[in-house]
Amino acid sequence: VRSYGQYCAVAKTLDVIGDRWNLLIVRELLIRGDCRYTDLQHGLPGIATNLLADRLRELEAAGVLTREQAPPPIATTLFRLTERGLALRPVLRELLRWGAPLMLEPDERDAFRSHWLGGAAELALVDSAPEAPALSIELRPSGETPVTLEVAVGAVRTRDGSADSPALVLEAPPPLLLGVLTGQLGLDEATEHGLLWQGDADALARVRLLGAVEAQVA
Amino acid sequence: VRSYGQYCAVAKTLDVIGDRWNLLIVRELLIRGDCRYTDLQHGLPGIATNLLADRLRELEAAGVLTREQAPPPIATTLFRLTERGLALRPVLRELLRWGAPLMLEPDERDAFRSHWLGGAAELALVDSAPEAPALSIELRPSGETPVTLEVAVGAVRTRDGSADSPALVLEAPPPLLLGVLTGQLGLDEATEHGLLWQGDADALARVRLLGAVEAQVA
DNA sequence: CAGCATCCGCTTTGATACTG
DNA sequence: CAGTATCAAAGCGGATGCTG
Repeated sequence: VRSYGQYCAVAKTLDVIGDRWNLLIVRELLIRGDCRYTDLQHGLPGIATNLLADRLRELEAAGVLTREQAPPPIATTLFRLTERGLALRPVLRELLRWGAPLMLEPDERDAFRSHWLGGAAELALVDSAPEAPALSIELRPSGETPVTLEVAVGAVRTRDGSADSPALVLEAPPPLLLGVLTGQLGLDEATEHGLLWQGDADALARVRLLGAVEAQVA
Repeated sequence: VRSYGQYCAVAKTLDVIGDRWNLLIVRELLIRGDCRYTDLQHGLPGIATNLLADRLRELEAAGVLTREQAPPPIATTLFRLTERGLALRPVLRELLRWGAPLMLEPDERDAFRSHWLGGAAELALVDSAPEAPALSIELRPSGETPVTLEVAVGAVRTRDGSADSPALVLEAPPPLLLGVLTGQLGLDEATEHGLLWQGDADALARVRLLGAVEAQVA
């Protein structure tokens, strides 16, 4: 909450979203859409409940999110990003890109949630063949719930849960799935390390890392 | 220093550069290039000296910056961003873009440094006529040292101090300078609010906000 | 003077327990 | 489900002192 007191746009941004947990709360809402309090708690393992409540108030006051009364029959409050909050997507994308190399040395003690993988795919991958028919890839991180990539019209969207008729199903520990999706690891190589797959291996060619294009602009 | 303990690239990034002051230290080194300890202190008003020392060690350990012994006759240690540290530029740029609207309501008590303005220009402005001859614009934030924008070959670079033969000199309080540079404020309008200028008003047309191009890619 | 280290008071965080 | 209450530990900001 404490301001840096600097007339600089970066410092002003950090005044709002620089506090601990704030950007991860935005991450959750960006990936999952509207969330209940307990959804956020589940997606933010390690946060203290009083901190979550505090941060939600702060972010609401800053105009990053709103608190909505869901209509019956749900009868619960939902937290939703505002337009201003959604505008943080490019920030999250660049943080993700910078942190990608840090994922190569996984720590066994780290928590993991399937939708983090889905969100990363949505932020960092594009459909390399926008004209081709839509297809789904189902990811099964070992010991976690499955998540589905829907590849269509140039983009990659994700959804929790299994796919109806996936072109490809991949099952492996998260780091292995990441390696395959980013193209750093071939399907054969990953299989040797314990990845299980089923379906059309060519479906992987449909996803491509967002990067080369951006580098030109920047 | 405390890790979020989440196997997520965003969280991993914040483990490294999410601590208070860390990104502002990177900002200083990105804008100004290699810095001495005291240069950093000057560019980070409000930081406690022990915190600066701590953060520099952390960032060094994380591979974001290095500590170099400058050759004689300087004989001081310089802090320099590594390749990995320089790769944070897109992160800073997106933080800057998100925070730009927050600059519209300035707080009189905020600290200000001329090079913050220069750095913002370098991150957010481009040369709209790459083929045209190079030119300089000198900015004089009221009560602060001048900073020079060098507009050439498609880009905007900045340098501390006055220009040799500036095409345009602008003198005004920082918010007014920002308004003029971003195009939100016309030169006439800004003049009514107290801006002083001298030289070729058309030079302003050479700088354009980076934004439209990016939006297409994203 | 540049580059810290130490100490101290205050705030923020984290863990747990409890409640409408 | 959606928080509040409590308390110990860690982090932060400010002042000062030390060392080449």
